[in-house]
Amino acid sequence: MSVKERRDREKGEMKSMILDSAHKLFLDKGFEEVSIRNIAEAIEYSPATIYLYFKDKNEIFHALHQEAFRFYNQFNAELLTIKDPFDRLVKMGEKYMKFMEQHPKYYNIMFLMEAPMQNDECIDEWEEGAKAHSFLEQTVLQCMDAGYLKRADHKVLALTIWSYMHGICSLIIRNRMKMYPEEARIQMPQQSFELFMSMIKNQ
Amino acid sequence: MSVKERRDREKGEMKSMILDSAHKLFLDKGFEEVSIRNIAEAIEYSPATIYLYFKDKNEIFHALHQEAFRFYNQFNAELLTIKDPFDRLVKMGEKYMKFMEQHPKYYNIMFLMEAPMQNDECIDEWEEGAKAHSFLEQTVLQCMDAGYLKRADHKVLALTIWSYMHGICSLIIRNRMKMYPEEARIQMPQQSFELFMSMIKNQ
DNA sequence: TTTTTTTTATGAACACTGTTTATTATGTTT
DNA sequence: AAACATAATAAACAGTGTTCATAAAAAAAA
Repeated sequence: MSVKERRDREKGEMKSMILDSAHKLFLDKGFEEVSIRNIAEAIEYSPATIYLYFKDKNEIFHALHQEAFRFYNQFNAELLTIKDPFDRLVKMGEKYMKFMEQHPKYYNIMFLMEAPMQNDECIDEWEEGAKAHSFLEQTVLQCMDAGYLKRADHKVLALTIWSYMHGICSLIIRNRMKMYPEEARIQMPQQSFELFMSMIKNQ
Repeated sequence: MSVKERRDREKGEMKSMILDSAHKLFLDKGFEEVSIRNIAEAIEYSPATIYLYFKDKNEIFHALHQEAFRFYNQFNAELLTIKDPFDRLVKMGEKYMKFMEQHPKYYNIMFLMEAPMQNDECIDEWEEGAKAHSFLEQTVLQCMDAGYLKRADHKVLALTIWSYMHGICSLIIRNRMKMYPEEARIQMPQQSFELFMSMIKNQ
């Protein structure tokens, strides 16, 4: 049985070798700009070999999608230390925007690209994403309990907050703020964020 | 001078012939799936000819982007007849979501695709988009004046509302609601919309 | 009207893309 | 050592956006 075990291990090593290369290339070229041939060249294998480990390019996208969420949760680790739920909620929003600004390629694959989410099977592999989301839901619930937020379905409010954050971030990342003068494109989202936070707050 | 005039007219006709074909193909295949060769075939010209009328594929994207905004403004024409500004605002949000549901390919090119917004020159050609946006801003201002909304910078609030609407729409269109069970993916956004509207409302 | 010039159209090529398949090389088991 | 199983690849398929030298058509000049 040890042969099969080694085989499996080697298979796994090869998979993560491909993924590592894909990941590196992806981060400085953007995903659509990385080709199977690029990845193959980087690991010094033929393009066809990649198809022995991944069904197609989307399966690689999908693996990187999961990795991006792991990275995101790591990026947000410090939030866990914030005791006050409303402080945490505000900081969460700020970090969400910072993440988008500092890691636009991750943001892109996580929320904007259509490729990695075409498959139907990927519900079960959504784990890390679900973790991040339920952390938001829990924080919202705690904010309600502490009287910071108006009473409402906490899951619905969490979705509302996420929607808002994602909306402003993707308008920025996708250059859809051209109706504002140059300077305003940075100021307006900040003012908007403050307004939004004040609106959801109790009183 | 009449020769040059005809020439210009013919050039314009050719351009809109290309655009019409591109548009038709685009609506039933999605943009990235339409190739220059497809368009060329449809108008019975060679692919190279297209490059005599458009610099590259992105310039075609950009023209269609403008067309999509014209269509959007037309789609929303009935809003102009709504006297009460808050009724209008609510209806505006509802129509925004309906537009996304009924015309996802338009929505995609208007707000989600990165291609048509890469150029820097396209600020001046943003016209139709700016029209739609200032209509929102005006409606928000009128809502404030009528006491429906809390006092705030109306432009900032308009951006906030748009961000929220765009956020929820693009989460739906990009299949990023997989953490919710199937049924909830339709209900939740609706509840969220109602919650959002109640939150921005005065009292 | 014929020649020259300008404009318009295209075939063919370039350098890519994702993916499949028949073939070869390697490793394992009998 | 022979038989089998697995892994890797070269080559091909069918496409992509884009460029460019060449050919056809139209307009201007002779």
